[in-house]
Amino acid sequence: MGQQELKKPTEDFWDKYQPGLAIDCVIVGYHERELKILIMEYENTDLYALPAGFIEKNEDLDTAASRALYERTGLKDIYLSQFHTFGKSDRNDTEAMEIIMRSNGLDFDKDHWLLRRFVSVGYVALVDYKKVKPTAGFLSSQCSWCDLDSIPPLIQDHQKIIDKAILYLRDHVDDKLLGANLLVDTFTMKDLQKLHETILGEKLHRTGFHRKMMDSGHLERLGKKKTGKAHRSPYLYRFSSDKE
Amino acid sequence: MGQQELKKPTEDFWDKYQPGLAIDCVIVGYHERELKILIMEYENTDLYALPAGFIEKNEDLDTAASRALYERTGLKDIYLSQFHTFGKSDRNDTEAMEIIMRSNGLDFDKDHWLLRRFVSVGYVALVDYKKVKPTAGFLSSQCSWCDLDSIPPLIQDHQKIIDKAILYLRDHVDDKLLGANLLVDTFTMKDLQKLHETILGEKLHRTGFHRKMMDSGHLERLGKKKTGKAHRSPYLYRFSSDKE
DNA sequence: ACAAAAGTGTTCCAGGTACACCCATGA
DNA sequence: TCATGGGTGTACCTGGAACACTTTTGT
Repeated sequence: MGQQELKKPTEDFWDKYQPGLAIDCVIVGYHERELKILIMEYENTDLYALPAGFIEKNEDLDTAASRALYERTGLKDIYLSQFHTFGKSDRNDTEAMEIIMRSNGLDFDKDHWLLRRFVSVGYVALVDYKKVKPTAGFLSSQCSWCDLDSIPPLIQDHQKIIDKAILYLRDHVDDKLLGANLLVDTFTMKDLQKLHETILGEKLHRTGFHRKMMDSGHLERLGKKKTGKAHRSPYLYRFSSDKE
Repeated sequence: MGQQELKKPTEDFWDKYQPGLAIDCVIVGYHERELKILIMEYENTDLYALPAGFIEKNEDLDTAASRALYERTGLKDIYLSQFHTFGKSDRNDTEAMEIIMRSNGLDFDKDHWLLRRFVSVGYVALVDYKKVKPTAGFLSSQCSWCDLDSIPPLIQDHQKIIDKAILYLRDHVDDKLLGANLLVDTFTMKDLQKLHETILGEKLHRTGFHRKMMDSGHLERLGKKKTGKAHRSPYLYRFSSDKE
């Protein structure tokens, strides 16, 4: 999306996309034992929303999601998974959208599809917090991380979309190497346990967790970590990428 | 949908719906130890497809799916679950659609949205085979049950949609009372076991299955069945509808 | 040496599998 | 009464939870 289009989309711009359909991305990162979600702020409006994307007329849905993710984070080839499609007829928020338009100097027909009902396909992405360069985009001034438990009020049903995404994550936390997308290259067993606890929202038993992770066969133990702490220093681990 | 519209939709008719978006229903029944899928045949074309539906402009996605199901089966309030949204850009089948149009005496602009790219939301429904009155609908001449393992070639990616629906079913077969939607009111333990084996595509151990079902607490045992067979007659069971 | 945290071994229990046995029924 | 299949009891296995114990490290 070029700068020109970003500032003042022409009619041509809108013709490039599937009308009435959008993608909403729940982009999850992990930092200091908190899950973080990438949230957009619209220019001069105090309105917040999930990163969204439109689908080009000849573009696969999954590709459109990857593209939206890339535009906000600069990342490619990471965990990205469709989890639900949101289609309540009253889920659009015409008022908010008009405010956003006005504050961007845009002036649409009242019946432009952007102001009407939307169906939105939800995707979850798991990303390495440190590798992300949050980048604002179309109509928005800000793109930044929010703690999962202190998300500002969002437009439309975006909070529900986040809730459903987190439930989806919980159901899939034991999937092969899911954690690999949220942690840096090497980590201690405690780091990994805290991540799982954060996603699941409950304490796990240390030794059982340890064994389960080791038994999964996806972890590789490296040399010991040198901490400055007054106790035994933990091993470092990384996810082994056996292609088996 | 009135008869008039059914035969010769006007422009008004198309304006009622969300363009570019559809619902595809995988309607699953169970009869004689086979899973059955409801398949539509288009008038005079030898083209087969899943029952589909459009979404009215002010209609919830879930409501549109219920409506599509009701129109094909006459059933309401049954298990119906969204499982995936299909959005490959090349998944439409313009050629087939044009044949269908022609054979119905319809003549659209080449760029009518019906001939272009579609995104389709997949729903699975589980229904009592015997209660269904398959009913043909818009553009179609036939609506009838097919054995899951002898489905004719379908248009678009409908076979993939079915495959994904069956995988979804397998993952959820242990959900509370799922089988209740596929079996008649009362059944033997063997009936239930065969159903599970059919969905899972594998043999289960008789005694373990028995215990697991009884332990689940959702089954209620009735009086014995009188069979004409030369051996012990089995109990009849039904799903108990404890609301807890 | 001591406290604190990491790693490992052992026990216990639940759920699932396998198998043996009993029961009911009509030929 | 026998063959057949339904129902139940029991032994076993596996994976997870709980707990004890050992190892390592800086104070």
